[in-house]
Amino acid sequence: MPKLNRKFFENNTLTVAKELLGKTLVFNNYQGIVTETEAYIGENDPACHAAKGRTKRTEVMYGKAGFSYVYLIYGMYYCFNIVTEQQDFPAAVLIRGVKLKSEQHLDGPGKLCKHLGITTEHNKIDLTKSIYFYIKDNNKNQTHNKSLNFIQTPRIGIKVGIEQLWRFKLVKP
DNA sequence: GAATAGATCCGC
DNA sequence: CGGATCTATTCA
Repeated sequence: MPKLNRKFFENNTLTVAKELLGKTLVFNNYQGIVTETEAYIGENDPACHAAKGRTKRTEVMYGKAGFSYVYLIYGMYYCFNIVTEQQDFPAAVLIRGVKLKSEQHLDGPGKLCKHLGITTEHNKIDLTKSIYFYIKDNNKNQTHNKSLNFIQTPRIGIKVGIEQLWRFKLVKP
């Protein structure tokens, strides 16, 4: 069950978002299967935080792939993303849903972060180096998503860029 | 400085 | 459908 490396995240963001489905997120003592993701890609994506260019907040997305991007939304919820693509290209995958070992399903980015305890303290962490915060391959799903069923829909909670089907969600076979 | 919109969630 | 609650960004 190898930890996902930089190369995995340096890929095309849509590919990474799809392939993250079924992978295992490790955060401290928690382990959970990723069930839902969304892609935010580049300055031409109006829903991406980097659409307005490089700022203090978005500079993580311009950095190396495999780093965490955590921010506070609506004054009360954190959202956890993983930076993708090459250096200087701003893109990330939002983790929207995780199923824990306890069969508990954390459905929604805010809920997920609240339950696991992810905050801006965990912003800009290298997930390929951290020993407590990373993604690993599942034994069962070594060969991509061949056996995994997922649907594509518009992204949730945004007013622009809704024409793109950049949300990926696992469904029961 | 002040105003406002925002990748959410919960309860009514 | 509105309120909670705070910050990054925009506007004056």
